[in-house]
Amino acid sequence: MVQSVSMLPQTPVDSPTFSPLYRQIKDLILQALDNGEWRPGEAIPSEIELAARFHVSQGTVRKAIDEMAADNLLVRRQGKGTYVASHNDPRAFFRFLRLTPLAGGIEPSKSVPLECWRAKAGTEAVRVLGLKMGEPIIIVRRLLEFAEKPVVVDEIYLPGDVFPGLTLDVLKESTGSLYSMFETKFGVRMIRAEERLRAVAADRVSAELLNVPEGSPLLSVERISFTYGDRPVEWRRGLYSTAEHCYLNELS
Amino acid sequence: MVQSVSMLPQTPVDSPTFSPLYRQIKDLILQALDNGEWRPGEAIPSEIELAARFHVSQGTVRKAIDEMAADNLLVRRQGKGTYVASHNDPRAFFRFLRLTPLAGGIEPSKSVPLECWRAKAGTEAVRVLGLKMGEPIIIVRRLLEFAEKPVVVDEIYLPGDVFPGLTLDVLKESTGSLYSMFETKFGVRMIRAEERLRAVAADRVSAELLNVPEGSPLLSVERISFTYGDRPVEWRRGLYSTAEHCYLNELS
DNA sequence: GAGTGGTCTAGACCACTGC
DNA sequence: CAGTGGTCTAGACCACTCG
Repeated sequence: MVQSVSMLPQTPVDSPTFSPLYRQIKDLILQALDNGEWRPGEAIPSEIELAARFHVSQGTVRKAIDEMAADNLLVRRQGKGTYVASHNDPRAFFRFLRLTPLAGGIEPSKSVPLECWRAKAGTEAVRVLGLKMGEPIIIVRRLLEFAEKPVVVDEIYLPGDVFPGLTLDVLKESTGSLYSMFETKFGVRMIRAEERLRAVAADRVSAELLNVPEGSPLLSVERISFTYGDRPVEWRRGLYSTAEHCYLNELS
Repeated sequence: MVQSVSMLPQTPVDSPTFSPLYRQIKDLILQALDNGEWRPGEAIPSEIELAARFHVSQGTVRKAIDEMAADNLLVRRQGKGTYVASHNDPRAFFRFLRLTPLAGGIEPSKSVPLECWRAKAGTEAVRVLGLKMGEPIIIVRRLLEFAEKPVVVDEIYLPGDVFPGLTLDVLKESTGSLYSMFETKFGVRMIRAEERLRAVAADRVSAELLNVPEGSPLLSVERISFTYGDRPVEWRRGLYSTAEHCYLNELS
């Protein structure tokens, strides 16, 4: 078998950069995902079908899918098929939220939208979200409650073009996680994020919302989230009250 | 080929819990690593040799090694061999230290040991390090500097039995990372850690050491580190000054 | 050139799911 | 039962490293 799939209709390119076949297959599947060929939660074709489609062996497709499953892009289910990972999946709810009660256990959480307005991208949004100056952005402020108590205040910046029709009402109506809603209502799937953590003193407004004294230490979490193709589509800054919760991180 | 390697000298057990062959091989290799059959930085036998040793195909050994490489336990080097991962490897230096300058770039860092004394395990050490009440522990206090400026104060708790002969002098003499030294001098390799982050107010002592006002917000990072077999061998609490640095985390 | 890991294939069989 | 992913094997060839 040739070291290139350039003869396939999907990639008529004769790339000068060589990569193993399974990686080319991975890119093709990735592209199909990006194009929305299969929606989150749906099954993708079986390994045998994909092998036929791309004219490679099942083993090669398998290796491509293995990597994508490791990247949390796909989910394998033995005996059933391979599915597009979704934030609607209960197991993915806390994938991006590392907050956990100090006293162990699991607490019911709730997102409380406070405000939602539109603005024009300033230098910050331009830099982080890769927009052009003055492009429309949406700003959301919301509270995250654990066990009925406020623990996080978030300020979320979104590219307006990507989330048309997002309003406070839409936010209030939606249940489940924000990313789950983004996926269902706007077809935007977050697959990766970078977080920058610092300790800061609570300003007056945040202190009131979180029910802590002004000036008390809060965990500041800035997050940039990316969709397919490493395109940034969300910037958010959260202030976490770590009186009764902590940010849990696994290093390996 | 049979679904069990129970006939091998290494595992004369006829376990009732079934696991795929490659996972049994993985466990055997893990066990060999734990036993110190190959030291960090050394090459392990080639895939073909291991296949012969365990009476399985090269592909099965490959899959076991693949997983261990993904776990950062082994490092593959094409054309050379597979090596036991080591904290002496420059690429691993910052594996457990997520601190990075706000202004980007890389700064030279230095560990400054302050104190080192012995004590008996209290309830905390017993719980976290799995010791028995009163067993010897070692406590280290040290400062971490970036670009000649203090950024982190650490208090580190170690099981005394595991680090015999660890003194302030030993700490002062050693260059490189602490984990690198643990590996070289005590044969203890950290392979995984859990961190719990919170925001706290600077106490007087820490504030002085970090050169910040008392009461200013600091990032508190509690870490439990594990060696082979998920045995906890270090508990540390660090206070990070996040005035000019932040804790960077990748979510995926 | 010999030895290593890396890729790709083809085929057999197992384990799980759901009709 | 058919169809899916999961495991294991054997063999061919490639890419890289080093003497």
